[in-house]
Amino acid sequence: MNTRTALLNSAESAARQRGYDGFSYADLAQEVGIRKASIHHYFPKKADLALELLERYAAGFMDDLAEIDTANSSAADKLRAYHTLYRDALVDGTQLCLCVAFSAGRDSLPEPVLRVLNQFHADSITWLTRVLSIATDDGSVAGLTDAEAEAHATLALMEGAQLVARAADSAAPFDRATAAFIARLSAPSTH
Amino acid sequence: MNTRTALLNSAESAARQRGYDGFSYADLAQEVGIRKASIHHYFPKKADLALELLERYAAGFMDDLAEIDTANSSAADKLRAYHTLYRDALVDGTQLCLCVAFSAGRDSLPEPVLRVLNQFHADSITWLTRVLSIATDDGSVAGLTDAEAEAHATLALMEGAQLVARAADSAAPFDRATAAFIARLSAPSTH
DNA sequence: GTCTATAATGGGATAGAC
DNA sequence: GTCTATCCCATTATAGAC
Repeated sequence: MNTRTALLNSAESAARQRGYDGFSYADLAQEVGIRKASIHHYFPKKADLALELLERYAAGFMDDLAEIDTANSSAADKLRAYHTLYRDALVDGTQLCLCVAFSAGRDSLPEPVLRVLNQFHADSITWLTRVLSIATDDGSVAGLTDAEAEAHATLALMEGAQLVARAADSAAPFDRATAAFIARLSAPSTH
Repeated sequence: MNTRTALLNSAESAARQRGYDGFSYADLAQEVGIRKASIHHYFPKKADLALELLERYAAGFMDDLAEIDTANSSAADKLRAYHTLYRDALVDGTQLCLCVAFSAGRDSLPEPVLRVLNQFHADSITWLTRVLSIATDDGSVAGLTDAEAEAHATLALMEGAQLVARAADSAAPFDRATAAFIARLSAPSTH
């Protein structure tokens, strides 16, 4: 793997564990095995690193959503897969979605990073609203009336469930917090 | 106001804006109008300050919950008041609940602070489960079947809604994310 | 209880050799 | 592309005078 990618990978896991303020070039240098001055060759400022990090993360997430769309035909299946995305990102309560990790410390974020963060939220709402609109029509989510309101609620639920789990350093609170949401989804399609 | 309280107040608003890693003794010194060395007279280590800060916050929050219980008779009214607590804590998207602000950067927190944080979550779940159990019986929350599962979901929803709002530096996302929850509550009692 | 002074550490960042 | 060496600054924390 090239050094640039290794640095981004190391920065991602550090940022998802400890936030933007919580990791340093010294941490990355140790993990990747170069001196911290060398990192500036790839990312002159920490702001450059943070921007590329979040852009890569958001793009990967949107790719995942597109793949969920093609791999699942029913709205309920898509929403289950969306839930799994957040569940897996938690690992064992040791890591957050990068956007959750960055949101809390928003005041330290460079302005371009903040823009990508809010775009991520906007894109998530667009995707959720579309899927939940389908669910409103086909009845595959129990008690669903307002797709857009539920889209905002679902995003907040996933992010909040991750946060509570992170505080406990365990995935269990995430599962408890999202159980009622999963229970509303109609049975998985079997073909 | 005594200096100790002024320091706690200043630290609280700073921590709720920028997290545990995001505020320093220098910030507090400037706001309170003493030198930063003098802060160590009240709080020898930053860990001491953080612990007292969160203990005070959690105690105040539990007092608020007790007051909500006495001031509201119906479960729906109590849940509306609970929602208002989180809504007001947001200010205009500039401040988080202290527990939300601390959760993201949990790795920097001293261990005693972490214990208070998890106790806060446990106490919140206890309160929500009790209120939602009443609602299960009197039917004042639409589509409610499992009180404990909904308690965990409600806590995650409030915390996540705050986080999304904080990212946007605006209260609007909080209102959008919680609208569906509020819509499930039966009409306010009028006496 | 508050101050000045200072230590000790770690952060982001740069210059210039190789 | 990576290194050593260095700078400047902010941070938490302590010692000791007033």
